[in-house]
Amino acid sequence: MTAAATPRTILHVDLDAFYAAVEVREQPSLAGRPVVVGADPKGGRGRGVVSAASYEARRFGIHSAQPIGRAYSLCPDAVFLPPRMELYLAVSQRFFALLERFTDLVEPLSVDEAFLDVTGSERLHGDGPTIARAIQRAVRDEERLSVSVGVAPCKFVAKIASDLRKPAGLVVVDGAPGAAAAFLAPLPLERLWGAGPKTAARLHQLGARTIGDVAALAPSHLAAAFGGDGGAHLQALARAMDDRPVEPERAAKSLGREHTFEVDVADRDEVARLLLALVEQLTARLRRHGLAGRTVTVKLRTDDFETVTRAATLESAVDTTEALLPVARKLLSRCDTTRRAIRLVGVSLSHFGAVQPALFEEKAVRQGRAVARAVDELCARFGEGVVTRGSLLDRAPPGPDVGPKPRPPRAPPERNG
DNA sequence: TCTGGGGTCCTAGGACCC
DNA sequence: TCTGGGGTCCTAGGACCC
Repeated sequence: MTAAATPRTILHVDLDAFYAAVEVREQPSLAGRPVVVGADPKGGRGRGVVSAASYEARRFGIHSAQPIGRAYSLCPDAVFLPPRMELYLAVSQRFFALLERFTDLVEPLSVDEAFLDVTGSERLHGDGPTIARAIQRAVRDEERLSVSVGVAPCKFVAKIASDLRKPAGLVVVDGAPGAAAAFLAPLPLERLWGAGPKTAARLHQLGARTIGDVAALAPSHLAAAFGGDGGAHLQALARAMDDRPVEPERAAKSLGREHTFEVDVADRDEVARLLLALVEQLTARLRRHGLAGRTVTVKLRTDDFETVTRAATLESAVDTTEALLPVARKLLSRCDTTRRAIRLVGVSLSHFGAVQPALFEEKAVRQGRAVARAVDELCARFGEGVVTRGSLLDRAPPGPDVGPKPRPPRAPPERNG
């Protein structure tokens, strides 16, 4: 990774406490109160995590990805709300439409954050900081939400900058040579993108504490700890050398559904029933996005939190329950988890490509696609859940299947073939 | 205080082909 | 006959991000 040949102006835009902020906006009486969006705390015994916490809730030590029981014990009086994904996704889509007024080069990172390359729009809209302030103003006026922005010569530095003065922060890093590296140097290395707990611990063992320390480490030491590529990548980021382009059209590479039982389950039939429900939801989503895939992966997590996956790659891409389920069932039987209770079941599909022409398909698979089309049509007309397989009726389906993401998977990818 | 659900990317080893 | 190196595809697991 080398420095970009031409100077760029990259923005990282990040909605503050997104889900919680939307809930407060919808229910003004919540303003000023600690608001936690996530799993049902169930008086402290709930299973699941915090999805978003308002800044008032954060003062109690509550943060996203925290077990919900922990959040409850930190602040039992907080307002605990279940996520309303359809609502957030609608807001998210307007947010991205707003960003696209400033440049075509908008790369969504999730529902609530994006990279923008505004290098080419500065003549029209003003320089980076001017555009950043205009975005903050527009999001505040039109959506009544607050947003933090980082302006920098590359993606990674912009991302760090936007995070530094939340909420409603604006941090600008000069594009002059060396300025970005100097900006990063004093920050704790935990802020490096890709340096989670394991990587941070190993960097500490090498004597590093700050990003500047990582930038100065002997490449041979880094390579010994992380491999040649991994070490070089870390050090390049630490030196603010990041020429990755802003990519608006990144095609999805996999699609999956998973669910954690309320209580761990030893009954294999119950595991199999959940697998069927997940496969149904997954294939419906695949067809909605016009995707079909060749590699099926089944995932089990046991009560001791060990995760086991089994995968199989088919000759041709599939998108129906009839084609996918037998494979998923076989993979499930190959998961060596006997005598342990199951906590989570998941299924995903990757290796996207075109569905093979029906010429040589088995009759059952052809019929399966016809049934699927009919079901899809009914769901589109009358809403999700109007048609359900008989074998699914004896149990509640896991969670709502959320609709399309702001970055919906596009046509089958061709990258790397 | 036990740890969701959606993803991406990387690594290592084995099979297989040239 | 033996050795071997490179490339690609696949699987399983793991780290990480929001």
